[in-house]
Amino acid sequence: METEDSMGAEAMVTEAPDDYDGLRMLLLSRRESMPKRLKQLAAFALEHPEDVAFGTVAGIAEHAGVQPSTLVRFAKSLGYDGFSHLQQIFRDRLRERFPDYRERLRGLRDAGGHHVHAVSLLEGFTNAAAVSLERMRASVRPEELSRAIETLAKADTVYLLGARRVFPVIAYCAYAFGKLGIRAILIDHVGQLGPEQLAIATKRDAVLAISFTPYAPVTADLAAAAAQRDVPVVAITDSAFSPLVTNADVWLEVAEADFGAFRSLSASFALAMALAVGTAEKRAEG
Amino acid sequence: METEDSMGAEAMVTEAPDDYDGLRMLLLSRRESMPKRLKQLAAFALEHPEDVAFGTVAGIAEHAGVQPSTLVRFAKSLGYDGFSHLQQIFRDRLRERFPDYRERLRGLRDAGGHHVHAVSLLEGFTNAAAVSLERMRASVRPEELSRAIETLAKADTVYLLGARRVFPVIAYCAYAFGKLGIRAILIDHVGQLGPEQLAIATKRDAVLAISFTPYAPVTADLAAAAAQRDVPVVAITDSAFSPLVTNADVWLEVAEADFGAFRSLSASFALAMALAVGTAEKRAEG
DNA sequence: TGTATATTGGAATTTTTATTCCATTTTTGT
DNA sequence: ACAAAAATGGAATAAAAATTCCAATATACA
Repeated sequence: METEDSMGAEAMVTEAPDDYDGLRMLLLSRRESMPKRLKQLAAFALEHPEDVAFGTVAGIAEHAGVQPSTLVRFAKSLGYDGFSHLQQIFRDRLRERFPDYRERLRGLRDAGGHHVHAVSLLEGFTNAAAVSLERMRASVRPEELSRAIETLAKADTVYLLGARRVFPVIAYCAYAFGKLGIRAILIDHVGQLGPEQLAIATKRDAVLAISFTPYAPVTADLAAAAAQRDVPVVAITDSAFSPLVTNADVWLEVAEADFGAFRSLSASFALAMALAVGTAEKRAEG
Repeated sequence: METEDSMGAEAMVTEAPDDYDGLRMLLLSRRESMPKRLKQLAAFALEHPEDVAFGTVAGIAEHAGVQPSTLVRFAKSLGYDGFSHLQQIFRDRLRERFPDYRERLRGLRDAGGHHVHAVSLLEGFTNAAAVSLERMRASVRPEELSRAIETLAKADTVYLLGARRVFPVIAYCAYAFGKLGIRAILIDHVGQLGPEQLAIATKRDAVLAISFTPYAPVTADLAAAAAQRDVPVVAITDSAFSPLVTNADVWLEVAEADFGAFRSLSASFALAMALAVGTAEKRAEG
């Protein structure tokens, strides 16, 4: 029989939590003292619990960028018999979780917590986002989407135009286009230099403009100026009455839902990302 | 090579649904015409889908009161390669609770449109967003959310910190806080002036920092510098191993789902908005 | 800087799990 | 009730997966 001494590095302590929360806690507390690969695995496990629940040792190892044996070591270092034992914890968690979120709220309220309000705000925004996504799903016209992608794919450089509320979306486009190797310029209008930033656009480029009510005048103005010079304009906006529509070669409608005074941006983001990736793929295929 | 004749009883039809709903339907429609043991299994599978998702052939067989081989036969009679293939359907269902978009896609494809690909990209991103939202719903800890709001509400000025991928979120925070009458400063790090922009923060202010893998070093560095000077730090990040966690007074975890190479930001946005509005309300009430 | 110790990668091995095959039983059609 | 076909049980086999082990590498410590 094995003595404690003989167990060496794989030795474990008395822990080995039998539920996910406990495991999570343990991982958190050990985080600092873990060696590189084990820490890497811990991070992976907490980020992708579902992959751990369903995957095989080999699959997970590849995904997480470690060796299969590391998974077993990881499990043992936490006090489990082996990987399979650890995996059980992740599976159990998935089994039991389908408590409706209404349930959650009610539970909180009953417990008399004063955190209810914070959570209900979050639920509100979450819900607005989900509604927006669902709406877009139903309303986007496939051929317009294709045309928008074609327009962007033909462009030499894409100029990104969006202000105020939708600036985040256009800023993200700058990130995504860059990642995808598509030349894109974010018109941030610093120092009111928007017109100058856009001045170099030619008809071989394209403008991607976003604007929702209340339409920021800069966006419409700059888009109009570009269109004037025959630069193709792709617009994302929230109604046919938007000032962008007049100057756009293709336009896509997105109606975001709101909660309180704030509108979601989820659908716009999803659409922007689809445009970006679609453009990259179209270019790749010729 | 096997001929159709030789396949005998194990022969299959052209079906083999690739999602749970389709499978369910198939099972229901076949119910009458199935032999005893297979019917028994069909009933068991619909009653205990989770057992089927997680169990082994031997385990499930025992549970359902049949032989292991019957499970394989069952799967094949439905058109799958074997039990493992069938089990995949049950696992997928548990992974993401939004398998319906596949359905939509299939519909489009059947209709023969050549805009399918564009739409499927959009569906992919939409789906990732919805999954992210749903996950956050299940994982956010109410008391942490409350604490984050309290911290921000006590602050004189909120400094907003976020780079690269998450810059859009923090940019939106700047917009929202401003609208709500909360003094907030966006650390945009123009000209590498981040440290100077943050230098004026005191312990009576607060930092709201966001960072996801791969963590942009600036964000962690600036947050650490602030924490050093006792400025309270509220962090939004994607794992307990984030460098932000060490320096944060309160941190909230958000695990965004991805599609292709891009991660959603929907959950982060919803959370940021809840923080902003929650902060404003907390201030209003006292 | 050199040595002891801990960590890691990867192939070899063992264990578990799915699948196949065939003899036996049950059902179906006449 | 009989023959033919289908279904079933269960052992044998094949495939896949987890685990172990050891050499190579990295890290910590003196």
